Amino acid sequence: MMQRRKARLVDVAKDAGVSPATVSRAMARPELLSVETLQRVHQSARRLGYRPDGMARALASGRTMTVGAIVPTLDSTIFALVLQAMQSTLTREGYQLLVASHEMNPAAETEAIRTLLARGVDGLMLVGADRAKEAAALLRTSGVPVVLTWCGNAEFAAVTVDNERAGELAAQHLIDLGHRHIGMVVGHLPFNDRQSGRLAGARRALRRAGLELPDGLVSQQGLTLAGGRSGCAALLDLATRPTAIIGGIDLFAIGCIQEAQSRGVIVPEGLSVVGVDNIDMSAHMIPPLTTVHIPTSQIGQTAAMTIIAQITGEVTRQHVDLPIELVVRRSAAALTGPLQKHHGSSTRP
Amino acid sequence: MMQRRKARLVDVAKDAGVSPATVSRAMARPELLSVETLQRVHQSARRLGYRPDGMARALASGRTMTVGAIVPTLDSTIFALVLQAMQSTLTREGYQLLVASHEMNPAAETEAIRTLLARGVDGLMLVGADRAKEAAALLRTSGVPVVLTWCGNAEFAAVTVDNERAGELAAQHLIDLGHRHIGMVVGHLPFNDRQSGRLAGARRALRRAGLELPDGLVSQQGLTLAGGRSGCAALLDLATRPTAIIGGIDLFAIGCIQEAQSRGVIVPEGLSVVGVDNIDMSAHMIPPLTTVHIPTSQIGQTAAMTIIAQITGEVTRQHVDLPIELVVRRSAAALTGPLQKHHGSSTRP
DNA sequence: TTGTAGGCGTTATCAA
DNA sequence: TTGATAACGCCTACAA
Repeated sequence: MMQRRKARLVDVAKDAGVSPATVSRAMARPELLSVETLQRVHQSARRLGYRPDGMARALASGRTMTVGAIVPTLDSTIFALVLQAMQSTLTREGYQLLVASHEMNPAAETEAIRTLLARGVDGLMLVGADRAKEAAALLRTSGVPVVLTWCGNAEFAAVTVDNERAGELAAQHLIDLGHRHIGMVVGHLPFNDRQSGRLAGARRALRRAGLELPDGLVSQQGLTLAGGRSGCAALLDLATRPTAIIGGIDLFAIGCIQEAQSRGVIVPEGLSVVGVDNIDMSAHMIPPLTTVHIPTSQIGQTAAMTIIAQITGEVTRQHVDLPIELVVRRSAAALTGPLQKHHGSSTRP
Repeated sequence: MMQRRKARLVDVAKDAGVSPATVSRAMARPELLSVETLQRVHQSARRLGYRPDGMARALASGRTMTVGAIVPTLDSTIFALVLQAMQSTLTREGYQLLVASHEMNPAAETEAIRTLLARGVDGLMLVGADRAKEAAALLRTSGVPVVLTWCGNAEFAAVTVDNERAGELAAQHLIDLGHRHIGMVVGHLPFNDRQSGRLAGARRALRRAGLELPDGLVSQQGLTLAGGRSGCAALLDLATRPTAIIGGIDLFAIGCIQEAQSRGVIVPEGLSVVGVDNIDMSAHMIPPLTTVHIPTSQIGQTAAMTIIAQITGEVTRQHVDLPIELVVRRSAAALTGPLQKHHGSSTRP
């Protein structure tokens, strides 16, 4: 019995003695058919091993049941986690995830947007609000639902987090501990509004306390552990080195702890470190990392739900801002020793 | 100037005064056209803002320029890295990456395969060779190029790594250092041939040395840092605790180091630890982790290239096995102290 | 080198 | 509740 390469809709229709339209309905909206025909169709379908063709379905319906996600890089705990969360939420609703990364290159991101749009994604998730003008134009004219994450703007739906406040919380914590000379390791600022925001927030807190965070105390690094280490190294090699360092991401903060320890500098006694993200590793560091918790999985989950809501027309341009909070652990401590004396430690026994 | 919602092939053809076929060729095989017509077509295309419709193209050509990848989870340095490598290789060749994860659930993997196949992926990357019978049948009959990673079998193309040897290298290193009582933290064994292989390899090395790795010294854990810690905790709480622990993945080994340190056990003096993977974090641990290097990115890159080669019909069922090697750092040391005395330490001054 | 025309497998709009 | 039939937008022999 040499059957046709692949059973099609018409084959099932013929076999079941109904019209193609009926078979189509049987698959998509079974409630419109009589129980009897429905059964007959299902039987034929099963017997012929029928599998609807996604491409044909996409062409005819205009929907691909696919959502695109373009992240800076897949090689990052943060983005991997957000994609994982999106993926599981989307799967539950019958959607698939198409991923692309741009490695911090705006042109590559624009190209990825163009490609995914051409592939007919039903929705698109992007990181941040800072991108090429052309990219924004593409999105606008395409009309596909878009959701921005971490940072947003008025033009699109967004699932955000207050990055400035994150930087502020980290800095304020150190200020409260008596630190007056604080450094920061951040990612490369251009085309990264998340890192820019965190830096701005830290500066705000310092300024409010009458302090400052000069460029000399800010080290821009690639978003890797090695970046964190070399950022820390640069700061510790300064003539008057900071007593505390903020990592723009936890990975930086962890790198700082490691660099300090490998130099024999004890954390937090010799150097306080605070991060932003609260990745899994942070809680397990020795000492455990004090950090600002960013609800990464929730961003992914909410982004997925927001996109689906837009696709199904339930809402448009929804904005949701997720709460963040400082998680105090043991990598930052009150300033002690010589420096502290200038700030009143002598007034306490 | 209210133009049609979306420029189509025929619109460009009309505008350029050529046939649709010519426009199609201009996009896909420009070398077949005269320079003159080619320019005219490109001009019209640009002016109308023409973007080929991926779905229509897929339906007509039978190709989607999309490769699927189904991994256990996205939330893992390892799989994120492999996907990143695949993604960049595929992008370079004009393909996109469709990802899915199954969270260690065979049924979910089967479902993902079914879905991606229905979506018309041109190729499929899978992790390991251990899966539901039904899944294998789906793959076989679908006829789409498949590439297995880490572990392979004779039925499909594969990019592998010798997991048994990895376990063997780790164990042998500890044996060479004088350890006689070795424990291991591994992932849940069912449906995970990578972990099973590493455990089997470790056992092989021990057996060869006249030692053994009883089930009581093997702790199965979820593939997280916390898993590594609790696995280590379980092993350290044993009546006669091991002097060394092998982590089935680096994350476990790192968790072991952290758990040991948090109990005041010095690594490597009080406990030697060896991992398998060589993730980024490992080199930065204090002490840096001795581990077996698995060329993760290369697996991804090679898998992508293997799939493309199969799609373009260059080869079939290619098998490539990537080399691995022990990276000696400082988390494992020669056995000293009381236990060592039974094995001849007293013969040296 | 270019044009003609018949699919590709569904969905969706009307009728019946 | 079901059926006919025209899209959907492009590809690709085959013909010219």
